[in-house]
Formats: sequence, C-alpha cells, structure tokens
Amino acid sequence: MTHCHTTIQSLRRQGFRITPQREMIIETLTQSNAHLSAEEIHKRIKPRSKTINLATVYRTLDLLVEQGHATRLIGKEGKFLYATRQHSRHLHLVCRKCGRAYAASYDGLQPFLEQLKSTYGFQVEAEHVTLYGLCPHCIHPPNQ
Amino acid sequence: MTHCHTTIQSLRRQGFRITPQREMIIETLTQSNAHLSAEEIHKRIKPRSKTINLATVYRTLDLLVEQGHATRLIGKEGKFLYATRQHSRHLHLVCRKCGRAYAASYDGLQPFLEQLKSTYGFQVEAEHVTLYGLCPHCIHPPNQ
DNA sequence: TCTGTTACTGCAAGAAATCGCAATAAAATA
DNA sequence: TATTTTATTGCGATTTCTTGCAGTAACAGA
Ligand SMILES: [Mn+2]
Ligand SMILES: [Mn+2]
Ligand SMILES: [Zn+2]
Ligand SMILES: [Zn+2]
Repeated sequence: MTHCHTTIQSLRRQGFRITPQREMIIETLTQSNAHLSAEEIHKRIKPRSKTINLATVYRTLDLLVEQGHATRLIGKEGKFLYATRQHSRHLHLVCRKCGRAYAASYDGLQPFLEQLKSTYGFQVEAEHVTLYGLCPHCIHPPNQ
Repeated sequence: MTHCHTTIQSLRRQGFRITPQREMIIETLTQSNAHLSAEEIHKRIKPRSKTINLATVYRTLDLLVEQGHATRLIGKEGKFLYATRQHSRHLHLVCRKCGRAYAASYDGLQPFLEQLKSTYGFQVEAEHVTLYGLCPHCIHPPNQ
C-alpha cells in the first residue's frame, strides 16, 4: 500500500470524491519528497491533463492540509509550499533576517508536546514545525 | 521610554530613516495589543495621513519583522497578521481542521530552545510561535 | 542652515491566492 | 446499466500581497 493510496482511501472514507485531478495532485506531491508550490504542482500535471486549473490545485491542497495529509509552510520567497506528511520528520529553523532555512531534529520537542496535550487537550502535529529566529550568521549584539 | 520609541531608536541606529509613515505604523501596531492586518493598519492611519499607501504599510511591516520588532502570523481567515513583540508572550495552537486558535503558555518550551541554540547555534524567537494540530473538539479516531 | 546623497514613498502594474457560479461528473441507488 | 444527487471543476473576477520606477524627503556633512 503506497502512501498515495492510503491518502486516497482515507479521503474516500471521509466521503470526499476522488477525481482524476485530485489523484494527480496527490501523486505529484507524494512522489516528490520535497516542498512544492501550487504553481509547480500545476506545471507538472499540465502535460498530462491540459485543462487542470490552478484553483483546483489550491483547493485540493487546502483539503489535504485540512485532512492532515499534507502540511503548508512559507517558503524562502514568501510563497506557500506544500509537502506530504510522509516527508521525513524535521523542524524548519528559519532566520527572520537572512531567510536561511535549517532542518533540525525535533526529538527534544516531544516532552513539551505531551505537556501541551495534557494541559490543553491539543494534539500538536510536529512533523513540519517552522520556528523563526536568528541563524548563527545573523546573531549579533542585541538591537538594544 | 515607550516600546514605540525603543523601536524607532533601534531602527535609527541601524541606519533606517524614520518617516512619518513609519512612525504612524509603529504607533498603530504598538498601541493595539492585538494582531492587525496590513489593511487594518492602513485603514486606521488613513484619517490622519490621506496619502499613505498600502504598499508602504506592507514594506514597513516587512522591515519590522526582519529587524525583530514584530512577528507575522497567518490569521484564521488566511490573511497575514502582525503584532509587536511586546505583545504578551504565548504560543498559538491552531487547529488544522476547524481553524480554532488557542493561546498557550510556552514555558515548557525553553529547554528545547536552549538545546537548539547549543546544537545549531540558532536562536529561536519564541514569543509568537504557531503550532498546528488538532484541537480537543476535532480529535477523533485516526483517519485510517 | 543649506546641500547632496540615496533610502523611502506613492502609484500603477504584476503575481499569488481565493471565491462565485454554472456546467460537469463521482458515486450511491435502483 | 441507467438515474439521481450533489460535490467538484473550470473559468473569470476579486482580493491580497509584491515589485519597478520616478519623484520626494530624511539626515549626514559642510
Ligand atoms: Mn520540510
Ligand atoms: Mn499572539
Ligand atoms: Zn540569518
Ligand atoms: Zn478543531
């Protein structure tokens, strides 16, 4: 059972309809183990499906995020990017000054997430957390 | 010394020019201890400065975030919101399903942030972290 | 205070993301 | 398989955010 099929079956079980467009979007996002923009996904599908519309891509990505099959983050250039949740687990450390992005282990985060769960009943999904701050290159005497 | 003046002096020290537009934007954001959209800030300033342009508001907000005086987050309705960093410290727990947002203490997060600092040399600014997941209302047997 | 440099602004154009609506097609049912 | 229901699509319009550029004004230096 591929990750792609798992997603499709889960959506079907929730009562969503599986259209060729949705299949192609899920397939594209799953097969590329990277962060893709809606535009990029659209561009990759176009050769196979001439009429697929960018709005459909956005709407499907919204659905995937809402249903927990994908995560949305803000890329270096300010555009939204999407990734499946099978995308290997890590944190993104993004420098607010230079925009550099570092991948970091989230191992030490677990105790805190469990604390949030017991305190608020909120189940954080930590596969793809983005934290902002200053990278080693940009740390300098505080702005006072 | 108000928070507003601290920001202005810090910017001046970094070599940025202090224009009336920038002063009004900083003042507006500081005095409202809330999350404001660029549009909302613009609307509030317009009566006092007829010609102020929305692009200037966006550019100033970018500057404030880059310089660490403000944080940017994605609001319930998908628009970007901004807040000063004097805005009381808390985490945002946002439900990916229903969009509900909870304010949470970030106290327990500190040890993990220190770990990130020593491992990666990255100084996370945790005043306004947004974590996504499922809220108590939306947690249900896994989609499986 | 006056002058020169150039960062900043307003404006208009452009790009990214969302939305309303009529036509279409997924899938449940007979 | 044919029928019915209604979620989903494509398309165009709209909204949100960004960018290029020429004119303006902040502020450093004389
Ligand atoms: Mn990632
Ligand atoms: Mn907040
Ligand atoms: Zn940096
Ligand atoms: Zn919820």
